[in-house]
Amino acid sequence: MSSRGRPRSFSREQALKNAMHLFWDRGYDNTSLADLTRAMGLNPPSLYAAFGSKAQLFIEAVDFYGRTDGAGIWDYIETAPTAKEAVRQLLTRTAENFTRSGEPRGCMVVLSAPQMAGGDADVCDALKARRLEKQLALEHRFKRAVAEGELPPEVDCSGLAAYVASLQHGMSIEARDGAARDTLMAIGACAIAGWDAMIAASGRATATVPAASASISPSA
Amino acid sequence: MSSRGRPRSFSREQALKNAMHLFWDRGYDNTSLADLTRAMGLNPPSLYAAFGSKAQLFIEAVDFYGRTDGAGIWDYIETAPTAKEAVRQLLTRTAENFTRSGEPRGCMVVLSAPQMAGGDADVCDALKARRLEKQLALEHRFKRAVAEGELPPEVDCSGLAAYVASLQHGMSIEARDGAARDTLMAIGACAIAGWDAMIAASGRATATVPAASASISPSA
DNA sequence: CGATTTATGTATTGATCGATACAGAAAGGA
DNA sequence: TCCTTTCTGTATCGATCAATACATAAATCG
Repeated sequence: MSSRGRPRSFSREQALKNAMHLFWDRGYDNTSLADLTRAMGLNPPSLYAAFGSKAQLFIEAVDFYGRTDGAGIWDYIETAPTAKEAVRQLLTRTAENFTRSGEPRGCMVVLSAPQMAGGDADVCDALKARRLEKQLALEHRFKRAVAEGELPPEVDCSGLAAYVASLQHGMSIEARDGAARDTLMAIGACAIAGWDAMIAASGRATATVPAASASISPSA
Repeated sequence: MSSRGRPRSFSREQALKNAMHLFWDRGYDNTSLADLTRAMGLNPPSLYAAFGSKAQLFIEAVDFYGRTDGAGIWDYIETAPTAKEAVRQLLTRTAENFTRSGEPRGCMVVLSAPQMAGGDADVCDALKARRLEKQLALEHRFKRAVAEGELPPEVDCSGLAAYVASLQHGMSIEARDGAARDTLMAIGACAIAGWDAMIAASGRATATVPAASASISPSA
């Protein structure tokens, strides 16, 4: 559109990357504009001219995260040959991605603003939408697996997606709390080890957690 | 000690309860002292005299949460007759607790301040310690199950505890994002359905997520 | 009673928050 | 060249942040 006017003296991408790292590390609330302008190497008016507001900058930073550091986690859900392999890849890549040295641990989308009340509504909604989007992608993949005959038709694709998403979200907390890569890998290994049994049981008991098989009789 | 002086004109427990609800709903950063004094029905000097600071009030509120609304989730880990039943109870109670009407959804310990950088260090450390404490309680319970012969000695108790804790933490995100109780129950049902297979596989593959059994051959 | 101790209500503190006003600088268009 | 457009740096805006000074009220102790 307009190439008129004084040209921008900083790289928008680089500034966005720096902002993303800061938000990722500290969260939305704990990152101040003073922190941002310092890390991005520009003054407030330049920041507002380029990004609009702190909230809009954050949302752009989340998108940037999804295109860069957060990429590669969910990218193979559709291309993996089976649903089980898709989950295995997801959890393996998650374990690797969440424990890369020199970067904040865990997922920016999960950790940077989990509260839904009191904060900026646009920020919360943007993060929530991205979380649900991934969960829906899982459900979609599982439904495809049903259509392809990999999974039986009775399987509860929605519940299974919620299970995998929940586990993957929880790994962000684990990672932020200091879990080693091996620990995150062990978490993924558990899910994969139980996968076939989950599939076999799914659809028969979706709404209630069935009682444990009483190999040891309960209490009395 | 001292019954001298003008008596407190408010219920410390009630004020703490109100503060807890606010912190639980909005998180630490998004709750201001103005919010707190209004909800607690007292003036700033009374708050500071009774609780010390915002951070100390928060930590007391977290303890209060653990004694009240958060209680009942983890209380049966040790008393459940088997490890599997302990996990089933944990996840069932979690699903119920996280979706009670009239209360914030999800766990205060997970949601109210997950960031480890930039915020108040005491607050972050207190929450992290409470999370790890629960995970260690799980590991402890699993080790006991090994000693009692319920679980085989090769089982990776630490990895299994991380798996269950991760899933339970992720359920907080799901709940806050609006998941129904049935959905959370389905998540728990998945874990229970896969439990025996996880136990059977545990210890044989702890540090890596094994490749999916190629019932459908991968790619080429 | 008077002295001491503790809590309360009003008013306000300095710091920091996110966001701008303003003037000068650097580009293109005529 | 002069005008318009856009960005940059300085300085600062009003609002809100967590936290207190201060005087007064209400209790116990001697």
